[in-house]
Amino acid sequence: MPPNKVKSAEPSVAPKRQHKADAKAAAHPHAKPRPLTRIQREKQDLILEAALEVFSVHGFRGSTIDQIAEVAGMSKPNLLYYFPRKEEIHRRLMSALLDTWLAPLKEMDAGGDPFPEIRSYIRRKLEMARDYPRESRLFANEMLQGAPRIIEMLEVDLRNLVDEKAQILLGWMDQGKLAHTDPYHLIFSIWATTQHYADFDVQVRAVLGKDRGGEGRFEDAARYLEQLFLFGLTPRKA
Amino acid sequence: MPPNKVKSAEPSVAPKRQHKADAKAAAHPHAKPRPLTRIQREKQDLILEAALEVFSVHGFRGSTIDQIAEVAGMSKPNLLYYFPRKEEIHRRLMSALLDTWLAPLKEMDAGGDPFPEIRSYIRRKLEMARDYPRESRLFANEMLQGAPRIIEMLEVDLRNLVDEKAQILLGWMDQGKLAHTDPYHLIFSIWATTQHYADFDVQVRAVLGKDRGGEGRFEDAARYLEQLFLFGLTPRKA
DNA sequence: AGAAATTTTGACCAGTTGGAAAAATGTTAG
DNA sequence: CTAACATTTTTCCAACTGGTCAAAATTTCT
Repeated sequence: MPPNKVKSAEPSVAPKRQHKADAKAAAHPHAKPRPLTRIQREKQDLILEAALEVFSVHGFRGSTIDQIAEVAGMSKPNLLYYFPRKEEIHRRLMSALLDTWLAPLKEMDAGGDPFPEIRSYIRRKLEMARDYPRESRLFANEMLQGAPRIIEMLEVDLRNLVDEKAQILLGWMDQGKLAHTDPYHLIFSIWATTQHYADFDVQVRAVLGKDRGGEGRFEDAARYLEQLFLFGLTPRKA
Repeated sequence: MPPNKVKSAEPSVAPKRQHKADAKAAAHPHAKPRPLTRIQREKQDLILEAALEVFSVHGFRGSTIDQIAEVAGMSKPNLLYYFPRKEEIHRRLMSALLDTWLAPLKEMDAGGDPFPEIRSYIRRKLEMARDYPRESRLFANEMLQGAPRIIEMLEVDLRNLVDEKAQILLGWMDQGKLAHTDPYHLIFSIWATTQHYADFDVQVRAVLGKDRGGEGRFEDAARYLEQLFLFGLTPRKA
């Protein structure tokens, strides 16, 4: 019984040929890897920008190197000269992304008071959804697929960060400065409500319509979220 | 200059051959389209189930007919006998989905009181995220791609429904039964916070860890969200 | 049972996709 | 200027993809 074609999602990873730069670097592991030329930096940035555009919409499997190359305005082999494999591009995007993405949470300061801190955290996240929607969607796409390429980072870096901030929130709660509730789900709810405006942008626009769906929607969202997180929906007597 | 290969994402839609069943139906437009046989219903359901599994993870472009066929346990040509094109499967999934998806909101009743209504709306949505996470992800995937296949439904059906419910919310606000705030963003925030537990499930699990990440997370979420939407995070004096 | 209809299979196809190889064309330090 | 290096283009390929088709196997109906 000959071994039938084995079905695998990704093509088998036969160690093929090395990229020139890689080969060079590998030859002298301790040699400083020759700083990138101006062109290299420019083109890599161009490619990453194009890849962000494509990956953020179609996900990893749904995106093709050709598409990315076209958006970047270069030929596919040329693109492959800078990033010898599709995965490489995606990895670069993701690791750059995670840093940016967690930065706002890192800023939450135990020394501050809970409401100003939470309020400006929400604001920063909402600004990111407004100003970097593609990054948000790239991240969302990875999540939907089960985060195969960043799962460890989530389980280590993200988890530690959230644990740390959850402690801060618990501290505030114990001081009676913040309602006593689940700090993890509190953080989830901030992520969810803010990223929604990037990831589900089409839906938000469709529902709000042309008139209310303009750029003002982010300010409306900010006002609403502030109310929600501060007081909830219970009416207060003026 | 001969016309170069024109680049198009989807293959050109030359009207090829019709599916047998379709052809038959087309021949007698008024004949009742012969109820599906038992096998047809079973196999179609099998395929749709498999397609949901695959599409919800990889999106439309990232999923292949082969994958779906394999999950459904049948050969690709056999699958294509029931659904002559990939798009057809996706369309069927999406239209079935939208109904289910909006059902909870439809139930929100102007005759009720705001808090019980909102509270049970949140609960229903959270149950859907728990019990139908694949459907939620399928929907999210479509959103991330700009909802190309359901944009009109969003702009008509969804929009009308939300408009209607926003009116109800406004009514409650005017009666002083609900804090005066933006009803559209209120609805968005319910969608966002509940669907988050399906769409970002990996992340939620990664952050909560093995111990706190079990099924109990949905009850914790429900409790937290109730607090959030009712009172926000301001501490109340017991 | 036997004819008719339905379902399944295997072989096949054209276009796409990720990637390799090598030749051709810049660019730059000496 | 020219050798060494960096960049780009052309050509090519094997695997994958959506889909077709005719024949074979099976089920249903009379």
